[in-house]
Amino acid sequence: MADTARLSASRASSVDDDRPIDESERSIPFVMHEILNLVDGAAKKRARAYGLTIEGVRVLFRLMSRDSASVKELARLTGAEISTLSRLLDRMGDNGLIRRQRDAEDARSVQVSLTAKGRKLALQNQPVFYKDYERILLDGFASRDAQQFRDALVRMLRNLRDHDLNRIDPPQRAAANR
Amino acid sequence: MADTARLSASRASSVDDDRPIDESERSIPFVMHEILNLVDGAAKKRARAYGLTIEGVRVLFRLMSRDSASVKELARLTGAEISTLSRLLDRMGDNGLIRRQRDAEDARSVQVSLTAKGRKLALQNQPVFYKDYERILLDGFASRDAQQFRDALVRMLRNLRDHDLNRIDPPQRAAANR
DNA sequence: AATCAATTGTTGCGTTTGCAACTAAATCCC
DNA sequence: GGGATTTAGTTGCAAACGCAACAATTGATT
Repeated sequence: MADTARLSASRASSVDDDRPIDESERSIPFVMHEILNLVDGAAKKRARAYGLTIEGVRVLFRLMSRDSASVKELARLTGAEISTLSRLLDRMGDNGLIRRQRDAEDARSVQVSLTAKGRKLALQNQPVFYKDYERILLDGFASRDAQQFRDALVRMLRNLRDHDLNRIDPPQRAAANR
Repeated sequence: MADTARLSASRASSVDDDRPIDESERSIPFVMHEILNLVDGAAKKRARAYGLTIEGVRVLFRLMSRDSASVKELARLTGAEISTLSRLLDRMGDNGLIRRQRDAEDARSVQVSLTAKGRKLALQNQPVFYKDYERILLDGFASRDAQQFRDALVRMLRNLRDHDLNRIDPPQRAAANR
């Protein structure tokens, strides 16, 4: 486990290794993925102890501040597919964590809400998911820097929603494709 | 589609839009997940056009700057399970993108490297994954802010590696209930 | 050198996911 | 009103994933 030797140098401002910087180590999505992977890895274990997947946890927390949301809204909020959610909600329903109810005004839609049990579970775990993990992430950050970072994240989210990535992605503009 | 207006979109029915910010919308891992989901959603489509999963793309890029890496190193770099990688590498090998070779010095280890075809594919897609996506993410950022953001990300990664999240996760320090 | 422990990778198996086909309800439009 | 179109959600099916069991190799202890 010579793992510690990897990202060796550690200075606050510019991060440099002895080896030429690998672009994939600097790319924002790649690094984010790496971070999230570590956090989610831990989160999954915790979720599993309650018979949930990590997506289940996301649903739980999203619902906590919302009373109810349609499956579609949950899909947008959590990033999961609707079909994935449909079955996830089955399981969560079986576990008595959520409740589904067809929307009276639009019978296509299904409103999802937390049961008392679900709410309790969410509250119980909130500190770990929100405080403990963040405390570690932000270790050594000035509170001003932390704030800036949060703002930057939110701005990125807005940027993504405005720009529609798919415009540059699936299309055939790939000159080199052949 | 036209989901541009933040989270406060004029949705009909039961979602309170001007309610105080929901903690899960401010939590760093949650927001990161949302960002990554949008980026990866687009990336997946592109990857699929080449018969790859998004994890395959990550492997591709990680290998590009490295000549070779063991399966275990790739697991750490990409965040995937070793068993997942093992089969992913099977497929990528079938597609002629990578090559596997048992390490001479340690016969337990397998060194993975790109073939010419794999390298070409990586180079071809690099601009989209590194430049195009980042350009959108960083739209409106001063270059100094972008730099700070990158540094913050890398520092978080270091924090995670130092702190070992699992210490607070699977244990039984939870309050009541079980 | 012989046994025990630890590490690396592969495989088996059950779960979860994503895409596509489908149903049901609302909306459009003539 | 009545048919075509769109939208929300569910389900079938195959791909992908995670965990656990396993084999192979190395290292440690004696």
